[in-house]
Amino acid sequence: MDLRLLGYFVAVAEELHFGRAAVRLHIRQPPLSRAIRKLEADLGTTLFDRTPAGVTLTPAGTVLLDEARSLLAHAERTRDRVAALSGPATLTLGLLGDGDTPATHRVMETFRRRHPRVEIRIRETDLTDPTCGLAAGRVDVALTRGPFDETGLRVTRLTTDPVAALLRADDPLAGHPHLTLADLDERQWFRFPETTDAQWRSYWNAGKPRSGPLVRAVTECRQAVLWNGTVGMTPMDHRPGEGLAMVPLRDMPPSHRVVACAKAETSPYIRSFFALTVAAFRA
Amino acid sequence: MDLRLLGYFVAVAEELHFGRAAVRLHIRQPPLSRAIRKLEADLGTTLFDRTPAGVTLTPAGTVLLDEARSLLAHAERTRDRVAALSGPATLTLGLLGDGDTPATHRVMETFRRRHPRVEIRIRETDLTDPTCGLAAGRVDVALTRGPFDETGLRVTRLTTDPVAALLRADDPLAGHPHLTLADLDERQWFRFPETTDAQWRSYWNAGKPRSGPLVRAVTECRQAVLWNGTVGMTPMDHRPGEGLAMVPLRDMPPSHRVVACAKAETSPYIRSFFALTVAAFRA
DNA sequence: CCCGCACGATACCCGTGGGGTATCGGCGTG
DNA sequence: CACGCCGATACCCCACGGGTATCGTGCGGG
Repeated sequence: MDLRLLGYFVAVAEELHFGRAAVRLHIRQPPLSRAIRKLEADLGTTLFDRTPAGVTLTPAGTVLLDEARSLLAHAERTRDRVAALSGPATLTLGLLGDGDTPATHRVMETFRRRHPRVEIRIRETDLTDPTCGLAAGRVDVALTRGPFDETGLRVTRLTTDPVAALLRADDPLAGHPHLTLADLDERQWFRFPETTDAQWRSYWNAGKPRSGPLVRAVTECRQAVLWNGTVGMTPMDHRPGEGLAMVPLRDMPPSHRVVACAKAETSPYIRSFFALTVAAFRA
Repeated sequence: MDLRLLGYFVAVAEELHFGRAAVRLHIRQPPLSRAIRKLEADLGTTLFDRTPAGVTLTPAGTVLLDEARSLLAHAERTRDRVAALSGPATLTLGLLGDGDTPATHRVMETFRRRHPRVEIRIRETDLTDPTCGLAAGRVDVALTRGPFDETGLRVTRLTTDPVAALLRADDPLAGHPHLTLADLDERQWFRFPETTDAQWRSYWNAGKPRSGPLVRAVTECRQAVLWNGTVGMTPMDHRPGEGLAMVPLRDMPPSHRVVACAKAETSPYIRSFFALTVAAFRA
């Protein structure tokens, strides 16, 4: 017997309407119908009478509703009791500054609900360390962007974003459907801070060192373009700000948002966070 | 939280050895390791200390062992209570006489364990009705063989068996790797009973009516060949008996063992039996 | 002392199942 | 009688659970 199916059953039993129950469960009606039928086959009893007038509980269904509620509560208690044992803990999360996306919020929300006793400490980093302190052991898990040296790390790609040139909206090149690096060769580029990671440096400098103004955070890019008249690269995972334009760069390989932790990581919290993050970005 | 994982956990906790627990659970060790790790991530706690000396429970694991046992028992009680409500029931199963295979036994064994309160009535039929009384509504579900008229029925193929000529072992044709219907044209064929189903009749008579001795059951085929010197067709899903030989017929399309029930069937028992059968034959 | 062995972890592959979208069917209603 | 509501069905696709092969490590024996 599957607790998930029991949860579905309770929803339908309370709504007495497959469509509404499906909405409550954030799934569609057909899978819900199948799930209930599967539960019925598993138990060997019909749980609902589907009359045209509406859905009603059979006697067996009425009994199961009670039992299911108590069983689900029992499971919840079990989870809480075991989780309580592990005592308070903290998880230090490294963000690359632009990690403040809706998906990131969803992950942290889900994680807090799953592990309420774990305190999440967030450490936002400037652009000098693509691993956000993970390589140095200063954070447990990092939500960041590639590419960087992955030796000793467990890294999973979350998204694949094309890379665009960041221009003023009134730039003559802003109207083009796409550009190449050569198109921007004469421009002054804003410059990312020095880093020890060769892959990162080479990728984001597009192969050659730049000499423009230094940007230490993602927001500074915007200022550099708007006020200093420079250009630069940015992953296309957000809207350009007011007065700015993003034009895809044909000859840049796409950039990946990734989640990373130490390869030898054993803490279940951190593994859990890792898994939840991967799941959240898939949905 | 997944009850399946809890069951795995209890097994490991009792054996304190992943390999042995895996044997007990009829799965292999690697999936079990992963399952436990997943449970640990889900709960946010390590449940076992894996020291080289052996596996021991952590404090959290000790608590969970208690809780898990009680939760699993609770689930079992729930299943029983709901199943008890539906009262005694019978499921009438039609068999085509040769339905007595190991796979058939497995299905009925699993079904009995799943639904102990359901009495299975078996109705073996002679060869006059390929649906074993299903079309006539005299059985709930049939384990039989195609082809037959499927209108109004839900039919699922279980196996695909080549069809062979059934000969005496000392027949001159018995040594051939395969035969055609034409090779047997001069022989006297044993004859199946008359049936109303045109598809069935045409298939098993290989297109033309026969005039040999009548066989009403599968076992009679053996006698007809051994003692009457006739030949006939049989699906290659069993060993030929002592003194007999089976030679594949090149120009007969294969025969399918199938499970069937009424298309409009609503009884969860019967749906469950149907599903279990399909699953059992896949494994 | 180092090789072999025991045992849990990891890597990788494949099939099933659970989720999705599109559509049906059957019954009430205007 | 046409339409609409609602659960069921058909079909697709990817994630996950389970499989085999292999690794890494710590311990014991020759």
